[in-house]
Amino acid sequence: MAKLAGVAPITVSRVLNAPDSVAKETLRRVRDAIDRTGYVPNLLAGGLASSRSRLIAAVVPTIASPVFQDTWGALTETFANAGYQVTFGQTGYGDAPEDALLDPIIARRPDGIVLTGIMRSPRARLRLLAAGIPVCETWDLTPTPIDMLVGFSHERIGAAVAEYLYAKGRRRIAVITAADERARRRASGLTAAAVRLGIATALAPQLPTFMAPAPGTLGSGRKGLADLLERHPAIDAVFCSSDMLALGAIVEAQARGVPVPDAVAMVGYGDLNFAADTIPSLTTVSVDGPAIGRLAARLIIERAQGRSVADPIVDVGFSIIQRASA
Amino acid sequence: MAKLAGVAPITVSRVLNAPDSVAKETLRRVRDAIDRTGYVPNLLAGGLASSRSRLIAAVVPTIASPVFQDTWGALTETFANAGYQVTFGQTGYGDAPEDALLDPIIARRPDGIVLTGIMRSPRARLRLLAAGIPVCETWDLTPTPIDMLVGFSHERIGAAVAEYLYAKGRRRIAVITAADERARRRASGLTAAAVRLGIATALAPQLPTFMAPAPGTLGSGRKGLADLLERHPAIDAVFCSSDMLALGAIVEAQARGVPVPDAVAMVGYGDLNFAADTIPSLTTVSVDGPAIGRLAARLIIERAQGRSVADPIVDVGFSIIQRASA
DNA sequence: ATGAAAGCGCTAACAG
DNA sequence: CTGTTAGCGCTTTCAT
Repeated sequence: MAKLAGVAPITVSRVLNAPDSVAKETLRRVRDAIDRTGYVPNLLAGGLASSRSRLIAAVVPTIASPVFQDTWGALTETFANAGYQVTFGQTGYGDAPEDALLDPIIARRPDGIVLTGIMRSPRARLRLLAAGIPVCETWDLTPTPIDMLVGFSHERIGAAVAEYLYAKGRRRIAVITAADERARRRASGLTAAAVRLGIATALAPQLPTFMAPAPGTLGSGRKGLADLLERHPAIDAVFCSSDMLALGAIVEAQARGVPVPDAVAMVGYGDLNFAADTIPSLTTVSVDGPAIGRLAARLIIERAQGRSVADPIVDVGFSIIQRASA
Repeated sequence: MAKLAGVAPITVSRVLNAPDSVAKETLRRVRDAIDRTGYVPNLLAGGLASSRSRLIAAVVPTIASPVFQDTWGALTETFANAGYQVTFGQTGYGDAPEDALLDPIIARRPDGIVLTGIMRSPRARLRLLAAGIPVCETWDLTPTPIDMLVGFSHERIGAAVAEYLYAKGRRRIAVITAADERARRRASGLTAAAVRLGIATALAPQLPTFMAPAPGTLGSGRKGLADLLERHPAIDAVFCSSDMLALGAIVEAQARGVPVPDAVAMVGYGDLNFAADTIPSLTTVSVDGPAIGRLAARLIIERAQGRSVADPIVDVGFSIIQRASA
């Protein structure tokens, strides 16, 4: 390649990575040769030499979860604009296996790592710290992140939903939740607030709950509502840990002739693209997914370029989108 | 690392990549040192030296599409078991931009590339061929793949649905389709079969059709059915290009008091995890997603290990899952 | 503005 | 079974 254009390899490198430092005429000649040969630089070699792989590793439960779609989309785009590629590693919804993914990730020497949720395993935290790679945890909140953090409080979401339903006059709130850790914390946030509001007692604070396997499905939502109505016929509201579960609960309510929201109010989580179009339309908790992706990317880019990050913990909050179901 | 264990670097390499060729005692010593130091090999260097990056690039429309979830899951797992990592590049649902993704992908020198759909751009085909990387196209069929192929015929799906509905006595079939290329071909397969069956004329073969933006949503499905019923009140069946659209159509039918399937039969595509639990449950086209992922991975692994592939074109077919909606 | 030399951390190839 | 040597294709550093 270099010889074809009659220049030294380093000049080709400059054309690709710092075109401003190359004379116009040389630039033209080299680019010409690149086009003619279809030359594509070897990033393995480049990364090895420069210690900058231009690779970002994102660790996610499932790549297919619609809840995270906007976040990973914005993340990928923001990084792409800055010259980074994002790769996704899946952990599944189990409770620990992010550990196992870590070594293969570190082995590629990414310039940044984005985690879904906060990393609990101390072993993993150490390894990450030792690797010296900028890390951004997301979709959750903790005062002690490994490095940086962009997220929101699941407990506060639960509390906000409890207060919302309380304000609407609901007193017998139930929960349908998927068995993943963050969903469970939304549920316990709701429970705690229910105690505070006096609609559950501190002694027996367990609200009627149906636990479904993660990820939540329409079928689980149906089963959940069926089970709750059987065991607790008097419930007047259900907080579902995802919109899909809530849709299932609505379907089941309809099948049983239980009017929503008149008899039972439904609140979902995620504000997925179907939430506005169900019948009744779905009241749900919305999180600014794109903002999380964008901010996480920006923090890591700052750090990767050697600049220091002013505020490494960002709480993006959430909002309750009021629609017809509650 | 090597010096810490008192061996040559190549011995460490062997412990990691070919432990059988190392004496037990040496193995122990080296592994010990690895554990103590938390050493993680540099795959950039390894890949550069060996010309095997152990990286697989998968090019997908959106990582979040539930239709592909099982496929990418099985793909990732099969590759992981063989020591490869999979990275995903997103193209969006536009009609050409896979080209742009290709160079960054080739730059990382993956050991294999998995494509969603078949690659149409001749420029891109050439580039891929020139790169000499095993390529597997998926989720579609063509007699002339770039290299290898695991998929099925979208035209035949359309035809099969037409025949299915015809056999059930439906004669006025309509279509709600997302504006993506493969969905449109399912629709035209249905149209062609409708002509053959005599329920559309060759002169005016256009069945009543509603085109929605990709990806299809519940809201689009509602709008689609509303529009179709307005323009063609006599339709007695609708083929939707995805289960989400079909669910939307069911919701809209219900809102209008149109009984499904008595007045209008609905057929979806994808057999997503909610299809069995809707009311009525959804008749849909099912594709063996995991098989596609597994097979694509196996083909590429064969090729990457220098073995030749006996049959590089695999048609996994599809089936119509009969449920209550049709 | 361009180049020469050295080296990133690993593995192929060949010894021994 | 283990080591030596060379080199993968770039970029860093220092010259010019």
